Amino acid sequence: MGRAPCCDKTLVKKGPWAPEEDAMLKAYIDAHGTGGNWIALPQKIGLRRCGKSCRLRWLNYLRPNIKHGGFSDEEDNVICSLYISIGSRWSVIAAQLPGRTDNDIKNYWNTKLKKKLLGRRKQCNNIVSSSSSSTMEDTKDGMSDETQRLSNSALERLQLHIQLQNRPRTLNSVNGPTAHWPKLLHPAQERMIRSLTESQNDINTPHQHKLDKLDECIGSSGSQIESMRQGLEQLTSTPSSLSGLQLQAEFENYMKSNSEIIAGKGDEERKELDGSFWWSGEMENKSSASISSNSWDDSYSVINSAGGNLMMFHDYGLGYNM
DNA sequence: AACTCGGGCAACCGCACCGTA
DNA sequence: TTACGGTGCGGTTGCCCGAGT
Repeated sequence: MGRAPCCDKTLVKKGPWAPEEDAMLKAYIDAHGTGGNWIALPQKIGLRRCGKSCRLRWLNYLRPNIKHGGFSDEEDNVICSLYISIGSRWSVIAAQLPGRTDNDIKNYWNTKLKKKLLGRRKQCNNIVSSSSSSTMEDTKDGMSDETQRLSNSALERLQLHIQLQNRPRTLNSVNGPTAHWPKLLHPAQERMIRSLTESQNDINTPHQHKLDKLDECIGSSGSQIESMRQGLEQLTSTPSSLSGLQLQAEFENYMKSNSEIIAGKGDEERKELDGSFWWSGEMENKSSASISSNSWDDSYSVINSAGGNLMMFHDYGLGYNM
């Protein structure tokens, strides 16, 4: 049994908002606030709109201090870094960019930033996506759509990360190509770059050997994630009899099956791992608890923050010059 | 000038989560 | 404990507009 709709869809207006509707909504909220009940709000105002629609309109367009378009390079950096770290959690990303909405960032990412960053990576992507004919087979083999979706997301993030690490530094970087990195990158990231460079020379590694190598990596040290990334890069960057999606799935499985290894590490080492590539649960809790998409308090923004976990994240996560 | 196409963006949809009775 | 309503969120859709032909 599905839940009851929040409003009568036949009675509410849909589509673009008229200036009069905007004015009515803004005037009411300015005077009375939302009253903590969006569903009842349109009735109070006399708007023929769904409460959810009112909320969206307010949050994404009418509320004060909203910025539209014109993303700065610094904002690009934040979006990119956070996307790599946490994926498409736009509300969390938006919370780090005062004045920006999750919808705005999502649209910006999907229409511009992703193309800008991954455009040059097309060739590599094709290795993965060229197996589109095998997509159905993958599904039939038991790999769920959800797994595929997650894999694509994870792979995209890894590709993005790898590409950005290999990107030349900005032109005004006078101290050499890695001048910024010691401050901005986690040592594990540096090691990964080196290992990737080496692994890319090894184009003839048989697939099983690559998996074996991945196994070795995972069991060997506290740099499991780094090693798994290395393994993934090997898997996806070299010819193989397996489809790209299968490779991604294998990587995801590795990630899942070894999450316990990571979870079992001591706090210090786990922090090291979390701080390098993956969103620290501690930080996420703090961030989520203190920031919501309808809060534009910038006191916790990455750009403006100093100290604590956010700085740890800043140190290790925001290492890209766009 | 007319048409097509693609990009950008606002808005909608449906699901998950959370608080409360 | 459970059902229900409100809210938040991410994915998707569809419209608008400008560029290209």
